[in-house]
Amino acid sequence: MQIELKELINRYQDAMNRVYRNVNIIMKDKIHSDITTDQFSTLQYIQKHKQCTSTDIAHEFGVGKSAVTAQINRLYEKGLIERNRDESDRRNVYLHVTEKGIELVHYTEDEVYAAIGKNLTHFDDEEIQSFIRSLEKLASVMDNDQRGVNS
Amino acid sequence: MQIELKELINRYQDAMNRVYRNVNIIMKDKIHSDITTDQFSTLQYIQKHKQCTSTDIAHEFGVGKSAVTAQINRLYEKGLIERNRDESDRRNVYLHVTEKGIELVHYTEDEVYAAIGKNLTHFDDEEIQSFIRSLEKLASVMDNDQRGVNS
DNA sequence: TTGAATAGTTCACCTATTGAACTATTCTAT
DNA sequence: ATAGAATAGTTCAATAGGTGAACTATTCAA
Repeated sequence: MQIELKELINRYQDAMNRVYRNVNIIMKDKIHSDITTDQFSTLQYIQKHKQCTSTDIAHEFGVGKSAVTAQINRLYEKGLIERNRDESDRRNVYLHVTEKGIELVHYTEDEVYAAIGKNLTHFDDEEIQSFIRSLEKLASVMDNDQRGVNS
Repeated sequence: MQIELKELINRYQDAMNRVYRNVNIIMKDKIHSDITTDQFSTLQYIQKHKQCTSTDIAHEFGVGKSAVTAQINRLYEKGLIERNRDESDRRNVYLHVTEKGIELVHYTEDEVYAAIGKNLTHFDDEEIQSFIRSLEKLASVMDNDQRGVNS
């Protein structure tokens, strides 16, 4: 039982690394403006979550607040996001993507999704659905487990 | 069709990020000596691939050779790996893990696998098997696709 | 109204990565 | 046999990304 588990996790880890590396290669290839894949991921998150804060991003990506400040500064200097201080609670700074940033996200998403989509033509609909369902279940189980540890 | 694809990839991306973040949290928690998760991943790769070279590692992780040199130096300074120059082709430097390194990898793997294994108890055998098979298929498809692009 | 909590920034320091220039070695084609 | 292409690895300067502690500003709570 233990040996089988180790074997399964090894296979999982191998395959996951290969997928992760390939997605990264695709993204590096498609993001042609002067931003990194990390910066794009942050920008994409801000675009998907209106009125989000630095603390939200720190939680989402599992990094400290000071790392987010630095990341946000880089995006700000490139004119891709703006900061809005909340006037009813002046501690909060809400982030939003500028027009320039929205264009960049949409354009890049189209390119990346097309490239990944090409890979998915090898799968039938049912296989994709059940794969993603399992992945989402795994994510939920892990999220709950971590929340349990920290509380 | 296009809209469904985008929706699927969004779900995939969300779930993947959550899993990735949680695995990272588990690893940070279990790797208690003074090494990072990146360093552990490299060490684990060297341990699994006897006589591997810097170039192998660069390909595996999708980074430049100079990044690997730096990484290897950090592991070397901690006494976890050693370098062996190939006497029949003196361009090659084979890497191997020291006793200290092997102990570290085994100990940490046990801890990490136990933590991840706990999450997998929510899945039945068939679901895990088919999930990993799909993941491996996706990895293969992507590997072939990339190889096609570069050739 | 004082002290705790929260949100964000700054700072010093470290890790990770890039890309170009470099050394050393081996292969290959004439 | 040898000139030059190819390969393996390193060094270096620059940048991105990360930590953790100390800090400012603001709001909450007893």
